[in-house]
Amino acid sequence: MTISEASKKYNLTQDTLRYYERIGAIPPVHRTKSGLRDYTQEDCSWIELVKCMRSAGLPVEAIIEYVKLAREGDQTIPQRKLLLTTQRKQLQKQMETIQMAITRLDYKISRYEEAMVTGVLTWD
Amino acid sequence: MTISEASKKYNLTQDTLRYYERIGAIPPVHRTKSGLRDYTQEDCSWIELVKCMRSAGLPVEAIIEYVKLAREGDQTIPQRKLLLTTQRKQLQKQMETIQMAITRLDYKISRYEEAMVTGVLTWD
DNA sequence: TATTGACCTGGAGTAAGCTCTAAGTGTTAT
DNA sequence: ATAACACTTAGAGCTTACTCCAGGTCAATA
Repeated sequence: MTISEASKKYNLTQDTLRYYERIGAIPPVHRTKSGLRDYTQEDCSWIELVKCMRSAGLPVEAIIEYVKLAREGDQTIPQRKLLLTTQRKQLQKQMETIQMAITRLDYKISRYEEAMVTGVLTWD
Repeated sequence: MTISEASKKYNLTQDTLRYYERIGAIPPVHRTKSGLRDYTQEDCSWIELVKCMRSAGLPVEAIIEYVKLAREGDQTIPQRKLLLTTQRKQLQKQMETIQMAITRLDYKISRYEEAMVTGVLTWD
């Protein structure tokens, strides 16, 4: 799969795909004899992983570290597990933070709804 | 309340508090005769709001717009409500994105746990 | 064979959101 | 009164994560 195909498939720009590879957020991608990127199924699953994690807000740094460990082989499994559980905890915390904000927004929105009906805006 | 007190209370640096005021993410703060910031209860509740929204990931831009509308008076209530519901939708979407990442992390973590017991790492 | 078009690299540029610095002012303690 | 200290502003600098650009290569088509 060419970079333009991969770009369309994952809705990431070609620049972003090259960037992820350059910084090590995905392992080096397979190339054709003439040096063009030729994404394999495995390359694609790395892209999908980084896309999933980035969109959730994981720092690129953490992803780079994970890829580095994964490329070092099975002896890094405990470190990888630790890394993932640490990031999982962060995401859980972030969900709670967002939930609190949503609750607060809902309260404000309901008061605005009230105000739009009654013409009275109760305490802000 | 001085800026250093407010800074401690909300665990935001003085620089950040001044920055939020400068860009309009909170309305102008009350001052002493000599020009020092003297945060009132209302100033504080604005800080709390911006902190809550920022930590959930709302763009500063949206907060600035909200503050601007709030300062324009009651006739902006419909716009404010729209702004908040729009942002609420974004947060909801972000929660779902994070939930997907967590589910994926859980799957990977469980496979690492397995591997650490059995010594076999099933497909990555 | 000349040109088009997709790709390549290295490096510079950008946007968001702070964070830091310099130079100055006002109040308080010695 | 002089030093120390907390505050002020304007503006520069930093970090993260891309995003863009210039100059070059390669394969295919007119």
